[in-house]
Amino acid sequence: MASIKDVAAQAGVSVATVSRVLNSHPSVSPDARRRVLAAVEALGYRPNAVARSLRTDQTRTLGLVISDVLNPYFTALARSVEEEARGLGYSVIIGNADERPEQQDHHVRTLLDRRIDGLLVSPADGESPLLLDVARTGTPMVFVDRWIPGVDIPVVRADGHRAIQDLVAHLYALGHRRLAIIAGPAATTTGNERVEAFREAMRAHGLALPDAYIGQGDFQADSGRRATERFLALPEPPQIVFAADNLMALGALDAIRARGLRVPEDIGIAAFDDIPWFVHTGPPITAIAQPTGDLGRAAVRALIDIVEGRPPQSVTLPARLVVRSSCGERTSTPGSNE
Amino acid sequence: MASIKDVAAQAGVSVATVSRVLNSHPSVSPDARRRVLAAVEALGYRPNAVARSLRTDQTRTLGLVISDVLNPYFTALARSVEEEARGLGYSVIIGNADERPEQQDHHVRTLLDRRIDGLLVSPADGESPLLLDVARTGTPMVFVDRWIPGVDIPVVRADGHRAIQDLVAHLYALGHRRLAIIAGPAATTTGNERVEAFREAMRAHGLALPDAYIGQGDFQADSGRRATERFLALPEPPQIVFAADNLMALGALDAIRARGLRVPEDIGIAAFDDIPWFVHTGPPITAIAQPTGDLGRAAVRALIDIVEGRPPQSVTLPARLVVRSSCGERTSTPGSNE
DNA sequence: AGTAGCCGTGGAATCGATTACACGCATGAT
DNA sequence: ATCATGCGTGTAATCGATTCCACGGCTACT
Repeated sequence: MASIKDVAAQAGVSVATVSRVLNSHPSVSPDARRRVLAAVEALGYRPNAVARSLRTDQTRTLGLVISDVLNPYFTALARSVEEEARGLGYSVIIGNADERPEQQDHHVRTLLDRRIDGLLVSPADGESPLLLDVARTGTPMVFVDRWIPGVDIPVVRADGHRAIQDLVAHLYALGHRRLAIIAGPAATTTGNERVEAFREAMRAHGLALPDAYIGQGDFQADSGRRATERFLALPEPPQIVFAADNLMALGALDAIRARGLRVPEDIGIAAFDDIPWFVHTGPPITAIAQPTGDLGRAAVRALIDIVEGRPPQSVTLPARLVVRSSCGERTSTPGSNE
Repeated sequence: MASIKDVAAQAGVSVATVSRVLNSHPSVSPDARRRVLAAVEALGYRPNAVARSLRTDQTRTLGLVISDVLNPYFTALARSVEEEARGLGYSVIIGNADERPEQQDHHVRTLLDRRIDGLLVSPADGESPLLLDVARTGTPMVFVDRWIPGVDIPVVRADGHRAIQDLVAHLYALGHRRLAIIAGPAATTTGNERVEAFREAMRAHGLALPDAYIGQGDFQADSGRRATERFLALPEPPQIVFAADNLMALGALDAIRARGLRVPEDIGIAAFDDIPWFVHTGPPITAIAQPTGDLGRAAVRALIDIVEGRPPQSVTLPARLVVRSSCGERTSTPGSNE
């Protein structure tokens, strides 16, 4: 592969001049520029990003560590992150933590070894001294979706309070009183927050949230299945199961079907996170949609603000309720999307 | 951030010795090794991968360019690729082409600029002189899922012939005779191949595949919707719509619902590519499952074989039919998964 | 005419690693 | 005692870029 020396030789100039042409430095004669460009073309020369990064101490690369690539919510997020970053001249390396702290740490370490310019993290459940350390050392960093409390790092996330209030009001209006929730891991901020908002919204309607109606999940389908089985085994099972993420909702659906029950006639389902497939499930699932695209874009902009020395900003965007037919809604066109 | 010089100073040795310790070179005294390790620990030193790559001319990074991250088939593939690569000590940078050749080329170029050790590509529809060029220059490269005919590059893919035969036999046994297919882009190998296998399997049962029963799709949901609308408008619509990928099947489902028709009573659906959500759709969709995990692993191994100078091997793995209930099957437990 | 200043250019240092080569010292064979 | 061998170590070249500094030549001003 041709290097800058080859180009210099071919163009009959020094490497310094080649570099200047490539970085559009003003003081290069038109003639030299022409010869360099011709040589670049002739040799099919492409600058070595590795060498450039070593010298300039910047890679124009962002790291994104997410908790589960197979979760459509995170793929959508990853996609918008990459898109925005590309638009701003950055590349993105994605690390999949699979909800495992050690794997998360592995990716963080690898990304740091590669000297990425900034890190976008949606921290997995569990302690991570490493992450705290990285934050302290001043590596540009932004939390997306989930965050670690007590650390001074900008957070870009969706606020579900209002949407959860809307959901509870919607369920209440449909006549449902016994509402259960499948929570996320206690250690994740999103996990706790959603339960609290749910509890509060129920209280506003004079409803209690008994412990038996709080299932412990881990954001994976299987945990949703197990929690739901436990609900169904109760002497008085809930009328609605609200899952704190999309995968657990699918698990809940499985558990209900396995029992031979029907949704929504026997029991209703709602979910946090809306995904395209919820339109096609039987029945289409009522869900709370996060503005994934905006979230990803805002996160990238906040991170690049830090990288380029501007003051960063935490961003909170509202989520919104999308009513379908999994909670006993009477709709004329079931499964209609917006 | 501490560099190898700082470690050397702290340990009272030269950088060469530090490097030897870090690369477990044999001739280092136990004493020096101990001091270096202590210094590394004390400084929290991590080798700069950028500098190392510049010197050794290898990044221990693989590039993966896929056509659509939002497609669960490709996310599953990406996940297994990353997993296998990580196990072998490589990182993976994923580029999402979004089925757009120019975006694919952008990623290929960026990855090459970063001097990745090898490239895994599932080429998007359309010409890409760049890709051909890269192949010629000897960059280690392997095609996954799709490939470009006439180029001497190993291909790792699933063979759907047998599964498609099974599918057609299954449909025939259920009494269906008018079978339609929504094809992928003509320029993709997977697109053509699936249509041809389908046509052949039908012929084996004495059935014809009229042109009106071949819809042109682009592997996106919307095209599946449009193709299906056209089928439904036919004087004699098909009894089954077979989509050449999962997204188009979802589009087909939409179109059928929008017409107020029921699946499978009025018209049946089958799909190439099985995804977890097909269990939860209404009704669960009969599909052809690819061994995604094996595909990803085999692709990584083939690529690393090239990278490390071993003779690579093309791999073809069989896909298999997963019967559910979207084609009028009478099942006792609809939606059961395996 | 002499000099100050600017412009285009090249030489060389630098980033942080790896590694070929040389050197000093101890050991063992002769 | 002498010399070959080998081990542990350090010096310095190298990878491919960027960029500071200096230099030569030209213009323009006094």
